[in-house]
Amino acid sequence: MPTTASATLAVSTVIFALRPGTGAGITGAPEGALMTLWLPLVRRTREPYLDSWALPGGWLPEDEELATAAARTLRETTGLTPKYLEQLYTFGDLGRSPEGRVVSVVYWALVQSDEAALAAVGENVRWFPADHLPPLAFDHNSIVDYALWRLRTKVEYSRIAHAFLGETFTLAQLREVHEAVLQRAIDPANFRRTVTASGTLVDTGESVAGTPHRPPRLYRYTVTPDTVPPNTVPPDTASADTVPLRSPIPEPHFTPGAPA
Amino acid sequence: MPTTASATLAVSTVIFALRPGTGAGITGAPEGALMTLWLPLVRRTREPYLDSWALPGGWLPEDEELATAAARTLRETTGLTPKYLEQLYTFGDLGRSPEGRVVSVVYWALVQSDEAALAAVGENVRWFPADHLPPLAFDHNSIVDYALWRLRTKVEYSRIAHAFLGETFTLAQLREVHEAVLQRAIDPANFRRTVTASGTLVDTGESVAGTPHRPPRLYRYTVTPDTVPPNTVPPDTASADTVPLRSPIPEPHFTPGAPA
DNA sequence: GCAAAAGTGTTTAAACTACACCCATGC
DNA sequence: GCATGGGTGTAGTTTAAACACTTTTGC
Repeated sequence: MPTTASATLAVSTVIFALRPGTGAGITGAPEGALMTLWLPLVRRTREPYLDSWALPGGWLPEDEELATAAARTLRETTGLTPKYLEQLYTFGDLGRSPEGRVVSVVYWALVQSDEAALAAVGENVRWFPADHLPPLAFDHNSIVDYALWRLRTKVEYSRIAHAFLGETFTLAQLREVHEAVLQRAIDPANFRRTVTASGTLVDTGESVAGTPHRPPRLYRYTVTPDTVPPNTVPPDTASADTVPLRSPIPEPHFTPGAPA
Repeated sequence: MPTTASATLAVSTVIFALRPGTGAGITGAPEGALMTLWLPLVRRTREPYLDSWALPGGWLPEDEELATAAARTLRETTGLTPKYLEQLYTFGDLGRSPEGRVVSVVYWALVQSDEAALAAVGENVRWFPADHLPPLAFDHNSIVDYALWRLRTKVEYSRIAHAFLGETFTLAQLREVHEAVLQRAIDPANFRRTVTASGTLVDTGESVAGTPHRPPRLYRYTVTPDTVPPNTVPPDTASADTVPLRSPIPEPHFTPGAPA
């Protein structure tokens, strides 16, 4: 063990959910959009940054796994259970917190849309549109930007969009998720081909009745193909949700800025 | 600050360099290969894992930046100065170290080939072929595997290969780096087109004389185009070396296993 | 039958691969 | 001149985008 004092370890999480995109009061929010990305923030009840909005998180207990601590603090503060959880980055700049050195291992999570609707909301917990946040505590604005970038690049080559949906879903629903995340229209025909050709979908044979038009088929994701080479994926990334959609792709760029 | 005890913070680095690929004594090493990936390891002088080989690193001082600590411990133990340094992942499993909870923020680094040749080597520092390592201390084998995977995916869409070379270089040299990292032959003609079309190279006008054949031209990398959106890349990734070679790509998979 | 979304087919362009071929130098 | 790697040209294949068209339901 070390002979000199070290920094304090914290764990925080950026949680994303899709909700009806009413730009309620937020300038610049797309009014007619169907779904947009939202995330829950908690109001700080202590200094520093008292009363500011911040990412849910907490100190890391000595006997708890990193991902477990992320899931726990997330549940305790917002009542949410993530369907997808992955380590994002570790922020440890000296100036992050005005009160001593804090190193934050940050995770990002996706929760199902229907669960997000039931999430605890109160004086100290509120949902915000991911693209129009107020100034947050510490360097949390930068962290959210990075998480957003990661989500948007990752939907294109993995099947994490699944985490926003239930067990079965229509191709239109899956496409809506992609469109909401990427903020652009996607050709339904080409999307269908791409996603079916990936071999990750299975036709359940069932359809959704009651629509004012042709009933769409329901699909399900294939179980983990285990085609991913063992010992070749980081801990929390190694789930079925990370099977490549198109081709195994690499990691891009990003640069937060401030501390916390 | 927290009321309960937290884990201890450490910083480690996986350092890669290209060296002549003599499979000296290592079974399975490609004998005729020109260049292969090597990395320096340090022998542990303390329990746990006394006398085992491990990644260079150390405890994080309270008043030092994460990346700075990585570069410092790297310099102190191996005498190397990295030309590229980026955060890899934070490993914090409960069982990583037999003596208390240790959370390691791991970086990966690239050093120039000529500098690697001058690196300090002794009883407690030795170079190993990256693909044929002995059992290392803690979970360091898994960490190296992850770093290797990250390097190999990232050379294909960024220009980090640059970090293995000097200021100017021939296309053949750049291609050799790619071939060594990816472990496969690359068509010289197509490689030339791809890399010149990316717009990241500048013809210096000079050539290398003294070769027993047509003298190759020398190239240089363009300065940072600043085309990368601000506040959209993680701290250490936001260098000129991460400008997309082909297209901005995302992040794949990997999964270490054991602790350390 | 009509509107609307599901689902199929075709056309075009761009990107990548393979490989034939010419160029410039030292010996 | 001749061997060798530097450098250019080009045809074949694959991938993806754009868009016209057919199908199936509720009303």
